[in-house]
Amino acid sequence: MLTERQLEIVLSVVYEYIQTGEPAGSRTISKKYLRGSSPATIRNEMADLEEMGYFYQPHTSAGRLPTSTAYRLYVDSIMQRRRSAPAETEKWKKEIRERRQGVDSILGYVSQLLGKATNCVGVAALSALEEVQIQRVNFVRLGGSTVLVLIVLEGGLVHHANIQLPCELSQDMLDELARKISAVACGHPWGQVRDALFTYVLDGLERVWDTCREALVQMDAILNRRSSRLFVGGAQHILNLPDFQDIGKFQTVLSLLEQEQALADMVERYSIKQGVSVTIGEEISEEMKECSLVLVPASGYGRRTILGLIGPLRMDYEKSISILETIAEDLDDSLVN
Amino acid sequence: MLTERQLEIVLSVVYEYIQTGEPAGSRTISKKYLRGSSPATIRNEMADLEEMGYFYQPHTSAGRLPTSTAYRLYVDSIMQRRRSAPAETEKWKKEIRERRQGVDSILGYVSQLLGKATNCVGVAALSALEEVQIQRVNFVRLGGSTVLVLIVLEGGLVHHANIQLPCELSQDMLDELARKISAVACGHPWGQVRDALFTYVLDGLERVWDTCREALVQMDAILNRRSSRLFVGGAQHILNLPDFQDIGKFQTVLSLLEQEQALADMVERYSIKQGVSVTIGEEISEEMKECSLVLVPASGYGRRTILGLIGPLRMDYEKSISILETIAEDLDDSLVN
DNA sequence: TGTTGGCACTCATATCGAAAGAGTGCTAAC
DNA sequence: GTTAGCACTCTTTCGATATGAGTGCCAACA
Repeated sequence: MLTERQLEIVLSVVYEYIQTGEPAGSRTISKKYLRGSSPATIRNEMADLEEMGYFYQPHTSAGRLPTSTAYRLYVDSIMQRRRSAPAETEKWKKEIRERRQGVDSILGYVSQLLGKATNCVGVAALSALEEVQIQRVNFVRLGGSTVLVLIVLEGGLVHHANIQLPCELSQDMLDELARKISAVACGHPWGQVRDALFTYVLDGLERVWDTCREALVQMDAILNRRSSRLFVGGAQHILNLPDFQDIGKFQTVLSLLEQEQALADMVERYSIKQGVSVTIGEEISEEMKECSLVLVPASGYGRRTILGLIGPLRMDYEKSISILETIAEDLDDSLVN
Repeated sequence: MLTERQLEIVLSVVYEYIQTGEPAGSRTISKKYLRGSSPATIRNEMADLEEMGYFYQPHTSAGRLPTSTAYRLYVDSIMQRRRSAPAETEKWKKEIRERRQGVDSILGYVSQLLGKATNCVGVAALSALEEVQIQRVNFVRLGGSTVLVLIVLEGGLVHHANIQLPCELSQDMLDELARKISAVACGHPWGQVRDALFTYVLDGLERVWDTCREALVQMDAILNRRSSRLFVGGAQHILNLPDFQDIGKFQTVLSLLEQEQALADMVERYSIKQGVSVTIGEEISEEMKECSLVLVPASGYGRRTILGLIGPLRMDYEKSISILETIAEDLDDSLVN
């Protein structure tokens, strides 16, 4: 559909805009990218491409800005290239590996690192936790009928929440219940043993059957509610970018960042099984039309880790992608130990 | 030192500036607050007060702005008044009480609520956790010599972190160790049993003495490192304020918010045993000279909860304080259940 | 002695017009 | 199909000017 030259022009305009932050004019493109064609030729092409939806002009006498269609073309084109990661990645990997305090600590740190390295907002998410094996279940009586449920997933991720039971159980009873549940559940993901638990565990618990059942129901709620866990870091860095000098834009992003569930859903929705996914502007949602989302599944935690960046449309996609890929590949060791 | 009228002028200027965000001129003060004195008189007084360090002028032909000395005077004066809380507090209290998922969830929610209600950044902190009774200790073997330590404090606050032991212990051994530690520690705060643990628990563990000792050392590190826990919420709201339209100022605050430890230290340092404390601008630190910090210890969690607000110098102190006081008083029930 | 009205002065802000500059669209020639 | 040339548009910048808020000070007044 696009001629070779048109394609080149689109890519050049996107590239130029990413580099400079200024609308790209025909003269610049001719001089820096397509030396063979004169500005006038470029102008003609640009007018066509604008009609085709690749560019727009902030005002008549300005250069062209890429639309999300153009970004899409650009991103698709660089996805085919192999990139080399910046030199600092080795240092970062080392720093990550030295974090020994557990999954939360590592992913929190990684999200901050990603943010800092790219001037975007770094995101690290664990998803599909219902597919991760359960390692341990504990109930701790907090007083009255309130019970703290502790669930440790393989790899050391800890879920916990308070639940209310219909009647009080002693700590011994709770331990007994936890033991029964553990016997069935440990070594399996919740998704797999969920139904079995409801059917079998409750044997021999006639007297407190209702209460134990309620405990299971609430456990299920916990594990479904928190079927993902999210870490966000480095939000302050996007303020370094000229794109977010406008307070309004930033506020949109910031309020999204505080809605953990919405963010987790977004990450889950746009990540793909393998490799980097880039979602651009309107492709995400109306509110996020000024932002892009770059996601990559990481090798850590049984491939249920997703790393990502939220940044401006004109983020440096090549750099972002290469950093994400490099860190993502490396995460496994750190998360298992 | 200050005459009655001078005091009135200082308070009026602060009040006027808080309300309008504009420098207050002599004419305005005369008309709105001191009808008995002419602008000229006010001007004379203002010149004196400027010399005394209560005011400054952004430029010669502007009105006066309060210095932090003036804010201090203002805040001290309103601290003596009884305030009535806004009508919405009842609704908020109810919402808080309905949160049943545990301490973390409640405090996270409270911090967001505080932020939203005041257009400041809401903070909720648990401090001095070494003084809270330990309710349960568990070790979970994660593989290799990595062990997950789970510590439940009274009220259901969960601490957890991975530790590395010098040699591998079986899960049974770990359970045994946890039982021994629990026997001594449960029902007491860590600060009290810390030394006893090192001395007595290790009896009969000759063969793995080193390893168990290391476990204790690392537990100690965990409990000291996390002797406070912090929840921050509603950061986006301060962008509604004209004071933070300037990106630079906001970035300072935002980067502080991402440094959990620094923030926790700050909260701990400036809160007082009882009642509201207000720390203003330079009184906090050089970087925070554009902000005020309002803190109040809450009744929840054995008086180890601190609620707070971080906002601009010209925040509505009366409203902030009244909201903080009201919510703080009410927290107990929610945190215990 | 403290208070007040008057007035000159300062300085930020708003407004206007002119000039500069970037970039386009179109046309005519190659 | 490509290019040079040119008129045109629109933003941005700059300086000059006017406006207005607010001060500082002085002289008069109670």
